[in-house]
Amino acid sequence: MVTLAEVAQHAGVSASTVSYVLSGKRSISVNTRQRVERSIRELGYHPNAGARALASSRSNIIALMVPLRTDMYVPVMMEIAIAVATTARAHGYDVLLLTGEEGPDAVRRVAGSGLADGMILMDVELDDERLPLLRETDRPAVLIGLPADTAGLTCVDLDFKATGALCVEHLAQRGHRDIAVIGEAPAVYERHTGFAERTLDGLRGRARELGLGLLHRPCEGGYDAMAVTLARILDERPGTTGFVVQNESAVEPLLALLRQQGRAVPEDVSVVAICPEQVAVQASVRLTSVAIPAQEMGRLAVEQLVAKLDGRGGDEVVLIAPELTLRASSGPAPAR
Amino acid sequence: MVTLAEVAQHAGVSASTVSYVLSGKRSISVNTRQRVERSIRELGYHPNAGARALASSRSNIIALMVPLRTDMYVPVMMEIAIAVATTARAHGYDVLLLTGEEGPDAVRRVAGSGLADGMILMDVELDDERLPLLRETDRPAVLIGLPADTAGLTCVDLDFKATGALCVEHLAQRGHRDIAVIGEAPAVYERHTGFAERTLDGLRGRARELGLGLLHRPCEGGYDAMAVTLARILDERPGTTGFVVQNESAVEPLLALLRQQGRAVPEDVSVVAICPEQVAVQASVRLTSVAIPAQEMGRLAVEQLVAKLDGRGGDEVVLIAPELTLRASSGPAPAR
DNA sequence: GAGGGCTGTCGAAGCGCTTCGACAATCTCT
DNA sequence: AGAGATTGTCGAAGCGCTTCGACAGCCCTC
Repeated sequence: MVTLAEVAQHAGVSASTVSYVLSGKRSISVNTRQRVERSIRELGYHPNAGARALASSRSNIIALMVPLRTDMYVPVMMEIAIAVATTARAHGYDVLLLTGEEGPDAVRRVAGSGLADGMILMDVELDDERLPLLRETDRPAVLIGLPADTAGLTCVDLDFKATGALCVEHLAQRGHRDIAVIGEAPAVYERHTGFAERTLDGLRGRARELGLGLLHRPCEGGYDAMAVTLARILDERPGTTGFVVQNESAVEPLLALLRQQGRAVPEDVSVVAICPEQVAVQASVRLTSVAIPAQEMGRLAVEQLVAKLDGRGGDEVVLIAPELTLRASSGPAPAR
Repeated sequence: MVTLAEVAQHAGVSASTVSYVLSGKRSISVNTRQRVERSIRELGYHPNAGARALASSRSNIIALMVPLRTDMYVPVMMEIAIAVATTARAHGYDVLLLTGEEGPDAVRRVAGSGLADGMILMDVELDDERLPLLRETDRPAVLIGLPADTAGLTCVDLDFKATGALCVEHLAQRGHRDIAVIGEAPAVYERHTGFAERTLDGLRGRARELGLGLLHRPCEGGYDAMAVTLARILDERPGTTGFVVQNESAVEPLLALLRQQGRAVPEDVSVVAICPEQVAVQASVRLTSVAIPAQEMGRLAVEQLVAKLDGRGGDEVVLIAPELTLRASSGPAPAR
């Protein structure tokens, strides 16, 4: 392993000079800089991460805590994770992947050991048990998702409340009066995942304001579950003509079942999805949808975190405005 | 931040003793051990990762390189990544998430800086450009996937060749004579991803042995692409009664299209999928399938790597035997 | 009961880097 | 021309840990 000292010797300067060339924290003559850079290249030098972390108490690593469960939105999670990793690299950081398995202890361990300089938490619950730990730690953190109490925290998320409202408005404008919401799996609501509840808030609030009927039903993914859920909905509210779906794995089953029952989309019923772009365009009917901007969420989270690590910027809640894209699955409500 | 020295003082022993309590590398009297452990707990001590890495030249981190692209098998990737992370933690390692973005340089950087003790590479191509670097590095590595030349490498993968053979056999046994293979996106073959080609090998080899017709067509996911592909296949080989699908995002479109054309599954045509269990059971027809054992692959990869890090075990190719699960999508070929 | 082997503990060296203060050399004013 | 500021470089200290050799005390054994 090549060390700083060897580079220094090779370039005929002192170790500290090499260090300053690397960090740019003191000015170095062009001549010296070039000599050093040349030595670095020729020797194939890579600074030792451990030594660097020890001396500077900065690891240049950020921890990303992903949920262990895979009961929802896996592609979204993956996309976020990848966006986090690439953005982090662009800022000179590496990413440590933590699963929820360890639970809150992971926060303690990572903060305590100086393994990471900061962390990004995904899949935040309204009253997340990791938050107290996060608050008492001095390590900066950014949440992807919104807990109930955001005091002292930096959060990044799609504005799910506005998303809900937007979906309702879209259907209302087209004359739909009875709307059904196919939600996430019941478990998602039971653990009070912020985004699901906030979407519901937005949906309900807007529906009330506009005087629409709104029926919300959680739904596991898959055909069987969707069949049961749909039957119940149509039984309870036969006049339903608008659907809002917030569950990737219910989208296709819903479309298939509607087709099977002879309900044409969008002639008889309209469907609006809250899902990644890709799902919307690959579905059997191209879906009018509000996209979940996974990449942007990941990127923003890292940028917020890096800002905090650099001592810039404080606690902030960054909500991304939803955008509804009109596709083939929604249209005017049928005449009654 | 609490340090080793503070723990030592609190417990009334020397720093080295605390270190030995932690590592277990020398025997310590029960009495002393307990005092030290108590101090550690009371002070909330966490060893500093950087210092540890520097002194021991072991970071207790393994790097996981995931592909940047998301043109295939995202849920599988995610599942593997999570399995890697959890298994690694069980062995005392953390996981560093690298994307393919950096390319081969990432290997150099991680190995050179001592950031990670070893690495796991996913999405291996037959002639992967990271392999030469890997071979010249002294850091142990494990591949998930199989390159063309496995000399000096440890690899873990599903036996895709056997998987292909198994699918053909299954259909042959049920009397199907003409089989079509819906493959991954063309790009996957273009970059010579090992698993796709090996599956094809297995399919073709077995089909030849059994005297069956086999038509392979790469296919982008989604309805439109699938529609085009299917039309071409049926045009070229109208007698096709068996389908093998190796592309998650083509599964549902295929089923929908067949239904739409009045071809019943499994009465008129049989479908066998190579996909994660979840996709197979959630599809609109429960699919006879060979599961991709993502969790096991992740777990095995970590275990192989840890073994190498411990100086146990050498280079090995671990192939997981495929298992075909019979579900509702395959049956006897219709009488001609 | 002297010699040899264990056990349990300690002190010190050092891992490879960052960073602070010092200082010589050079430049910029009046 | 001399004081003062600026620039570029160096040496040394120290980050918190692991690990090696040393050694005191103990238990056996012949």
